[in-house]
Amino acid sequence: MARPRTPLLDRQRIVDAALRLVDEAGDLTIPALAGTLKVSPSALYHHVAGRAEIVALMRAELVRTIGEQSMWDQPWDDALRTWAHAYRDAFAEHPGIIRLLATAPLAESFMHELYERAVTTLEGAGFAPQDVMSVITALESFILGSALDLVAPAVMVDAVERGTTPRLAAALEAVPTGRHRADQAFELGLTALIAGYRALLSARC
Amino acid sequence: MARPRTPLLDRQRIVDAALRLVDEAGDLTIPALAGTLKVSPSALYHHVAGRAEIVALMRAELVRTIGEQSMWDQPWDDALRTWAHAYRDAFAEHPGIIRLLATAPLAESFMHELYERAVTTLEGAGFAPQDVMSVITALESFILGSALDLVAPAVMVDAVERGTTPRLAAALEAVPTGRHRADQAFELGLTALIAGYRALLSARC
DNA sequence: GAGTTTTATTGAAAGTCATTCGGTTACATT
DNA sequence: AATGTAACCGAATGACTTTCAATAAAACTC
Repeated sequence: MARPRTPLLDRQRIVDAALRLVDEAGDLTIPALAGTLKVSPSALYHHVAGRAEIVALMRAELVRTIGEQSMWDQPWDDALRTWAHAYRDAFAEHPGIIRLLATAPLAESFMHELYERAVTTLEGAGFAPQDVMSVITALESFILGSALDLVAPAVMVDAVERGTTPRLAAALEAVPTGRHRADQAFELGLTALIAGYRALLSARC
Repeated sequence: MARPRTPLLDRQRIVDAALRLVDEAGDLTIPALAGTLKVSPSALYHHVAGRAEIVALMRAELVRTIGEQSMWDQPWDDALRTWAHAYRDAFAEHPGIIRLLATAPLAESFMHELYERAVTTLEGAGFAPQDVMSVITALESFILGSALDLVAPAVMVDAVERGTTPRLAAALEAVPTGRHRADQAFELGLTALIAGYRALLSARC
């Protein structure tokens, strides 16, 4: 006990373990995290300010993996589409994290580069300067909302009664179950949103 | 103490107080809720199963106010637009509730009627049966994501450095601050999404 | 290389929370 | 009037986040 010969912790190891824990357990508690790291809970506080900072680090880690992809050379619509997919795929890989991030702001300093490239691409495409941030924000809102939809258990489907809501029941039968359902809605919405952006662009010319 | 001459609590009073508390305090704790009701925390458990049920009741209350509006007689695009606005306005009136609801599924039994009317309207408009639920889901995702954006503090704006990310800095200056920023993004995204839906519709004809 | 400072850990403790349960009194039923 | 039930309180439990003094190893200084 006391100081170990070789450090047991650093920020990276904490974030990695936190991501693994959230993937497996579905939520993040300090005792559980300390447990997987074979360390006492209080030891974590020498490396991070608290639980909130761990969540922030997890988001940074996630965003880093998204930002690594090079997509901003493509035409703006392909770029946005690729970005949205990368974004949502990152969430889909760590489903447990979505509800953690939903309760905190998305935008932080490490995202600035990402935004910079998006702004550049969109301005280059001809979007009005006062619209560019709205275009990005609306797309992000759709992505985050879709990520939440991804983890929302589809309680509805079996609970729907044919007697009272026949058309809803029929519509639900035309839809795949599980993960595929959310994927399909995401795909349709993304296509529609970008088509709408395209219309916005040509209207302004 | 012990049993009062006239009951202090019922489910409606609990929900009302919970909504008020979340609006003012920003979050929901049983001790605080009991405090505003001048009751001991344990008394609440005679009327609701637990904190989760209180949240569910709050959602039901919110959805009820949305569902009261009659919007499904309009053309489908106007109907969707009205719905989206009513939905988001309800969230905007109780900002604190958004993060509470974001961590739980939106769809519950009391929403079935709402969905039934939406499905009817969209099928009547000519949307393909297998697309109808995706259209609704994608719109809901956008609304919920936008609601989260509404409560997300816009930390970014002042933290952006002109040196490293000049275009982002410029784009942010073209954008209003505070509530208006989120409103503008929501409006643009909603318009784009519905325009995209319209394109989807004419392509299928 | 000896002495001092810094660093990474532990364990105990404080302060919240949600929830449960037994006890107490008022109301309702018969 | 007696019995049962309903609505509250208080205490207690167990989980959580966070703080802090104590400890021992490592790193630095001369």
